[in-house]
Amino acid sequence: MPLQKTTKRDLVRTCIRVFRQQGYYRTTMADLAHASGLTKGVFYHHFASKEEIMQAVLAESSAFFAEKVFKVAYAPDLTAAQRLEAMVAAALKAFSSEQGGCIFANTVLETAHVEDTFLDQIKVFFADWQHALQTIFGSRHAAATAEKLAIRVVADVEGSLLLMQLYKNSAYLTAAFERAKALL
Amino acid sequence: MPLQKTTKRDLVRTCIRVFRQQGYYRTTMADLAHASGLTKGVFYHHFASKEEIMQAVLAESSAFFAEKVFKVAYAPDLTAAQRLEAMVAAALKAFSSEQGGCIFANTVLETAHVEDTFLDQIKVFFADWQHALQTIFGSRHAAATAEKLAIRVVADVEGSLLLMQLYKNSAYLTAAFERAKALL
DNA sequence: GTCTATACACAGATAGAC
DNA sequence: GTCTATCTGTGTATAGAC
Repeated sequence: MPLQKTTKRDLVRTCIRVFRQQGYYRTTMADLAHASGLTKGVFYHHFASKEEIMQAVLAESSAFFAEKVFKVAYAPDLTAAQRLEAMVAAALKAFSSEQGGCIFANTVLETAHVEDTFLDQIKVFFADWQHALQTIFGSRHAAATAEKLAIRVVADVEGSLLLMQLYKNSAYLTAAFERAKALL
Repeated sequence: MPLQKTTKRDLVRTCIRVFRQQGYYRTTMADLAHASGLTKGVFYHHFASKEEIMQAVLAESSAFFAEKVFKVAYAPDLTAAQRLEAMVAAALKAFSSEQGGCIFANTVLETAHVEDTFLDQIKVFFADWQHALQTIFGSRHAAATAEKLAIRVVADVEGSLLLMQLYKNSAYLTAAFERAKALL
């Protein structure tokens, strides 16, 4: 399969950016087309619907976090502190500022009381995140404590992402990660 | 001015419910009309646009929180612990479960990267909230510490509201308020 | 103050040429 | 694989009768 100028994956990457910033309902097929420099027809050639695009977007985002952020939590040759430090750095970069915060959080608040379509996939992301933190905290705390700490860090970071976007100031996010490191 | 079947304020109260659950962009004028048992025309008789309705919704919600939730933080005849306890109880009720979480948080994540229209009004809500917490924590901590604790509680509660709605389990929210009480 | 009817733009989605 | 053209529904908003 040689000649295909635009791969499905390229399209998805572009859509991640747009959905993250504009949200699911507000984003139109024309927006997605314009952002990729193509036409609506191209998207309907690859996907059956806008909903299917969003599913692909969430799957790709989950895979990104699993590979680039959460994975370091399980590095066998690092101490717990080193693993947390590395994960914080990666997460900070992934959630960074003007790109639209956390697409999973955004989509939960936007859709949770309208439709269940995306919730299961979003739960996978949060379960992965919580498990990664739990593993790190588990090396210095009892299992039950580690779980509570993990949930607390997830909540704190997500709330701080909100404040970061409201005040357009990334200091809220870095402060949350500092609090997380203090918990270890 | 005797005969007016539906007051502007009645309409706004209904709209709060709908916007909280469905979000700003997803909610249509027809949704608002249906929820109040009236027609679209009635809304355009009272408001110039959907945007103006949302402004009224945010103003009314801010006033509600100021009066019913944040006010107890300044009760002169209560101890800090009692004030925090009372505020937590009121906040728990206001944010409760299936009603759609926090309309201010929802609106920030939905609109922050699309338009600045509502951000200033939303900042008032968060400033009020933070100030109320800061006042309570200030009775037992230094001013700088109290401010940090207040921001931390706001972030933790907002993040927990997200998890509550994702998992449809209010235990996440009550846990956040327990952590807040432990900080005093 | 509330209604019906409607203007006008744009949404998601499909068809078919190249 | 990409395009243009188009269908159909629905969105915000307005006009005007009652």
